Amino acid sequence: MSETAKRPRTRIQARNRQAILDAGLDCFSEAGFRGTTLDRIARGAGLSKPNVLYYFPSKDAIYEALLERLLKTWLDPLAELDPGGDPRGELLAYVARKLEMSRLFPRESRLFANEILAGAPRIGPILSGELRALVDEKAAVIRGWANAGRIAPVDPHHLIFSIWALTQHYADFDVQVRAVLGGADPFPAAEGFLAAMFDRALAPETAAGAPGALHAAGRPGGPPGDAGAGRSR
Amino acid sequence: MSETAKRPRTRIQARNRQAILDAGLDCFSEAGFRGTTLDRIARGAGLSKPNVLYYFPSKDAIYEALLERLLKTWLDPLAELDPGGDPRGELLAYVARKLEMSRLFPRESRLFANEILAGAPRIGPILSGELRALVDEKAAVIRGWANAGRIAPVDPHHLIFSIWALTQHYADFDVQVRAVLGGADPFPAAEGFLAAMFDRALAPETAAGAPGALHAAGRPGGPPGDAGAGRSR
DNA sequence: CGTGCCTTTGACCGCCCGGTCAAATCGGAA
DNA sequence: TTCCGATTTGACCGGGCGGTCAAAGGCACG
Repeated sequence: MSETAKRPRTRIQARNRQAILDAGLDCFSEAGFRGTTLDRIARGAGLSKPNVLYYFPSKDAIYEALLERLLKTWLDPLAELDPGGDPRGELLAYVARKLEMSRLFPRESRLFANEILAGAPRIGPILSGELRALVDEKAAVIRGWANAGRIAPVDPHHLIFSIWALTQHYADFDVQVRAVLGGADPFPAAEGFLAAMFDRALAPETAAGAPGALHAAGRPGGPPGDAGAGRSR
Repeated sequence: MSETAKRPRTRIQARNRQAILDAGLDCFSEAGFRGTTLDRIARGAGLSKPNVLYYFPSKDAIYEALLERLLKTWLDPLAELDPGGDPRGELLAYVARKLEMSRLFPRESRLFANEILAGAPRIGPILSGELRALVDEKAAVIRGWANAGRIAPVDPHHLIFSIWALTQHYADFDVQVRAVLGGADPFPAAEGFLAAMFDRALAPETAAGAPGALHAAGRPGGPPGDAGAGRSR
């Protein structure tokens, strides 16, 4: 298979394909698949509609190319959760990674949200396949940590859901968050808030006699911006 | 103002207007405004397209009727937060109310999510007006609780965001949640998880000299801010 | 048995949708 | 300069879009 049809052969192909995907991401993430038109994508990419169809065979193809590219990077942060690491440090680092993704790739997050809201017509099988397997695997790790008393005894699946919900909220509901905050950038404060929130939620039950080494004490090489509890904007 | 043009004069009007709003909620919450067609709403309501336009002047009118009706009930749970009540009890009850809304009105939640994802073209002013005012008011209450040491010193705005994010997630991402859980109903477990999560996150800092007596101290016997706040199911 | 109003609908309008196609244009290697 | 493939586009297609309209049905009153 020597560089078959797919990958860009020329500079101009690379540039235009990228422009189309970029404009498509803008549109799909805002209006969903059905609410997006080829004309809008074409205008956003600075191309004519037939020219867009020259690079992608259909609107579906653009959408699926975006989804495929998205899924690869979307599962990575969870996959990086290290069963051998420090439990709270690993989980807080995962929170930090996910929040960073919301900050850097809000359109991707909204694209994903739109797909789910629409009933996941295209990625449904992946959710109950790859994603479920990955989550179950990591949930087992977390349950092990909880059973060993290294973190609080929380439901691992719902803990993961809570991390997704809290971090993606800052991307998906960005407009609302900024409206309520009066336009301020929510991310700096969010980082501290989430670190403090999960740090408290995960602090292990200190059974009788356990040391007073409570959550706020110096943690190992934790994620950036830890212990920034209670920050206000 | 004696029953002017708006409200249903006849039984048949009440029934059909309701059927249209119901079908519209189905469509808009799934595909957003742009992705929804009048034909689909009409089919869902069991009416012909012109008949739908007999009850509502336009597609916009249906959408805005739904948004208006939604906003009334959407802000209520937060407005009910009682500054005079027990801090943790009040906040946990708010969490429970919001989760209950996700369980009972998932379509409304998804409609709202779609509107925000699209950039809040219609409710933007309300977000930075009424909603912001309400949130600021309640944030001040929460800040007062924190300053008085009655709850942990958390950023009040982000605390409210976290409640929205965590509760609405179970409605907006229902498909994903159920796919990962293998189809099980997530709400029973979510209720307990969120109660525990916020109970821990809000537990006040124990004063300096009591390292061992941290937040989770009296848990087994039932803490003052009881976990089952609000609803049993 | 009208009669008048509420309700319903088939036909239609102009426009935009996703997509096709043949022809025109471009641009680099020989 | 010539040439050939890569690129671009105007014109077009069938169908679906939001919305209109006149006319037809239904239905509770006198």
